[in-house]
Amino acid sequence: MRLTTRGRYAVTAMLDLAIHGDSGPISLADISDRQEISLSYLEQLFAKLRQQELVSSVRGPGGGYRLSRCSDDINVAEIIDAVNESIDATNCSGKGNCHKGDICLTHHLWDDLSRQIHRFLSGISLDSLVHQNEVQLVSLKQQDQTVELKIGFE
Amino acid sequence: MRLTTRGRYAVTAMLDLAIHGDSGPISLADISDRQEISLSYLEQLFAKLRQQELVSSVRGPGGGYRLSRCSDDINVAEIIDAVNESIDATNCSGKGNCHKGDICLTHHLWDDLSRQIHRFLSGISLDSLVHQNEVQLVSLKQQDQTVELKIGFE
DNA sequence: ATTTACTTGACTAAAACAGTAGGTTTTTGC
DNA sequence: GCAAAAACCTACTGTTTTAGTCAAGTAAAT
Repeated sequence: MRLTTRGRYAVTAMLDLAIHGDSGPISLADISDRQEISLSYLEQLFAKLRQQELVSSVRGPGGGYRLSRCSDDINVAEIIDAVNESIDATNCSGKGNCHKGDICLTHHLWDDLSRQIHRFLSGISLDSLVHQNEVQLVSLKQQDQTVELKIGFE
Repeated sequence: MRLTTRGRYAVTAMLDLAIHGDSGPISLADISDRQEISLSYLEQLFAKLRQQELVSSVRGPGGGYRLSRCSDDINVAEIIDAVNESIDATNCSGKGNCHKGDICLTHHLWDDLSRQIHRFLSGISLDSLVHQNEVQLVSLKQQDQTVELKIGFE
């Protein structure tokens, strides 16, 4: 099992979409600026998110990405799954052949842990993340910083 | 965050100790045979487990390792910690400086997840693992296989 | 004294991660 | 029609981690 920058980036980017996506598609360049994630890397992640039909794309100028479904119908577990980060903690991918074709001493432990994590993450929707007070504050700060940045460059 | 073979090996080996360690120290060679873990790799893991005082060693013929504490006083979380597998899911190691010195949009999500995992794993003692029915069965099977193996070699 | 077993450190192949680079298509507005 | 903006695609790269090997030691018990 691993949970690294990739899964975190994917969830952060999807959350950015959920927050700013009301008025039309959002370009990856915008997300890249706001969340400080490399544009090329975002492109790779969104290719997978699109394959899993979590987002849909609009090409051409003014284009970008939008959520395929309502933000309260997308949970964190499926986002992490989509970018190929397994949240399975067993060695045998749950197959139960971890020790000489049979289960190993600790199989049930990792199996239980995987279930716990999955239950936790699949219970959290993008929408619920948006409505956390803290996130709203952080999001506001990020907008302020963007404004300051633009003024700074002018 | 990562949870890989290393952490699983460490817990499995410690569980093997808890099961077979009643009648004196257990050599790593025995654990290596029973659990099919490379001896040299076990040596590295046990160096760390000893540093964290989870096991103590007895040198010389008939020597090996034993648990430093009672098996109901050792939990899975500290074993995984001991072999350097962090169960922190945040990008900032919990510091909260993940986005331009402030917290990122998803900081609380990963922080909560980390807490959940830690609570789960620290609530499970070696002793409770030993007393799971399944583990006892698996353990018995492993002993049978060892016997068969020895007979096969004779 | 010798055997057994733990200790330590250097080294390695393979994989994954995070990111880079460069190109192609599609669409829009002028 | 053209230029720009954006998605889309593919290949490459440096770094880190993993899992493991190898070899030379040290300590203790019989």
